[in-house]
Amino acid sequence: MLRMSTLFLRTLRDDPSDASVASHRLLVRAGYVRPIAAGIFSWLPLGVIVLRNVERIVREEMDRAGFQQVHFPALLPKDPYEESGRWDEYGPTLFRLKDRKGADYLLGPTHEEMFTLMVKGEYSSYRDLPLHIYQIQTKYRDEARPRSGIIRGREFVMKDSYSFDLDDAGLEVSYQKHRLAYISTFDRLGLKYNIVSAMAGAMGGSKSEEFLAPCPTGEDTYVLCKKCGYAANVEAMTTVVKNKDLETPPAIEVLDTPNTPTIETLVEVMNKKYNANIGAADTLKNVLLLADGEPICILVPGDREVDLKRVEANLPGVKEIRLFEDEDFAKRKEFVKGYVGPQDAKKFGIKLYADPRITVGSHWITGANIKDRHARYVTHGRDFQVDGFVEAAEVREGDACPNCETPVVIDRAIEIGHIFQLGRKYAEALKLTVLDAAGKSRTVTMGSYGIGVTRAVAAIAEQNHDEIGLVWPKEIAPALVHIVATGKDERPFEVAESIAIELENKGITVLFDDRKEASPGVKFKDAELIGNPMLVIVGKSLADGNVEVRDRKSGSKEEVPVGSVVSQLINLLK
RNA sequence: CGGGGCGUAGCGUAGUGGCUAGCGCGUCUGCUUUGGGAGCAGAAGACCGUGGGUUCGAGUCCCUCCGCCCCGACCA
Repeated sequence: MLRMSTLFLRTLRDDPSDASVASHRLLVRAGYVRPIAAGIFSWLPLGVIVLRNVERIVREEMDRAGFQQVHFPALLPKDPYEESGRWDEYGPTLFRLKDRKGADYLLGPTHEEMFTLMVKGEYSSYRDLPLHIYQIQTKYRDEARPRSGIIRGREFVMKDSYSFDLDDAGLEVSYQKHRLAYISTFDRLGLKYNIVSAMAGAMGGSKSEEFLAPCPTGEDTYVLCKKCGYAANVEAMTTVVKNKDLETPPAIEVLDTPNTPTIETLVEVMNKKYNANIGAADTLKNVLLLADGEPICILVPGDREVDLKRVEANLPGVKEIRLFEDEDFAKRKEFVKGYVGPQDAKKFGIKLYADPRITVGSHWITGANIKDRHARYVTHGRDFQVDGFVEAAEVREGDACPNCETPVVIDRAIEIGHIFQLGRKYAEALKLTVLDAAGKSRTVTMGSYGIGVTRAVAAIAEQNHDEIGLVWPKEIAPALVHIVATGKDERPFEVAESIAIELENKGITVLFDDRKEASPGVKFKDAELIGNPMLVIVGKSLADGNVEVRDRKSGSKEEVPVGSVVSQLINLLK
């Protein structure tokens, strides 16, 4: 039993000034956590209980699925990460340190290497597979910008698991097993979430899904169709293409369009000078990018921006892209900033990638590759050919759902879990092979699955609070029942204590506010702030042999005879 | 890393270049009070983030660095 009189806890009357999101604000105010440095927190007793509860549920569900727990150090030598290439790839996000001898170490940001090497060290036959192992470990990432309190810290607890299979079919089975285990985990955690496809299937690449907990302070945006349930990461959203311009357009016509470096000015001049009656959507925007140093051109309708994240996610094999800058234009004089068009791409030796909306046969008003001039009737397939289609244009609320064409909504969420088919990247780099039935050496294929444990605490807090405090789901709360004794006499305290003891004997956890010196108001405020599911008040109505039972979430109150309160609570908490 | 904001007691804050840095909450002592963050009296608690400068005089003005928060870039 937790007792407020001795609990190491100090609640704050005011919101901490540097906390803006609800979970951060309330977890600090209610005394669950304390900030130590940017993105680094200490956990106080109540916080530890909540964190352990989340951990326990995650562990129970992993174990139930037959996965086995292991534990790696957080402090790791450089070698495995050098071998996998991530010592260099990870960049400044990796916390690096040296020991007294000057040898390089790191604080693990994620443990693919260690899992791979551990399996390599123990297993060598296909008959040992499939294998699923997991750990719950503190991870370290020197984020460029930690934010939103617990949601994105530099130190955080994560459950990460890995599956090892001989072939793709096995990997798919392992993936589905994990997917089901995640569904039961997040259901038990009391989280609302959507399972969102995280990579465009059409473009190949590994299968990957994210578990997103919707909430306004989330930092991930995703697309949701309220009719058919389609949900996708913005990067993975696919475009429904409508054919336009079915009739054959006239030949290209080059027009004088002085001072029209932007779509907006172009539309204005076209309409005023040429009575064109067009909108931004009738123009073609040509955005020059450097993809791993090579210039490419992305075509999107003029009314849409290019979403660089979508381009990057959908251009296979490209590691880094960035926009052309003034100095790049200076080097390549053939590209006239503000007047770029696709019709000379071959001549310029540049690759074209078109958003799917730029259908073959469609014609556009676009740059003439000459300053102050634009061209119209520039037709895809006749006047230019593209090297490929790529999902490039920004996704907007109201765009058509790829399944049912209903307008989609765009929502924000916290990524609480991620499952994906890793493939052979690490197995290859670290040479994890087994002998198959024919005695031939085969590289193992892996799946990687993560749950942000500390982040889940924050997400639960985000989804379960009101103006006055936290409202924990049953399995997460520090205690199921919060008992407040009021009044000056001994009797309410004695009655409250006996109720508490009886509840604990029945397996119901209790936080008993047994403070004599605190006023009733203080106790009520603290109870609401801390947010246990049920509140029992022993005081005034004791004269009639009653106590008050309140539901934190609904706010409903009920007078219950002392004798039946325990059985009533057991009922309510079922 | 770019842009913005902010560093004054445990928390929230006030402080035209001029006395001993003020207030609320919390903490401690005593009395009083017990169904909505009680009342009275008293007390402790501050290197005003750091270093430098301007000035007769700096919490206040200037510069450096550090830290924190927000937006963006970034983020298995």
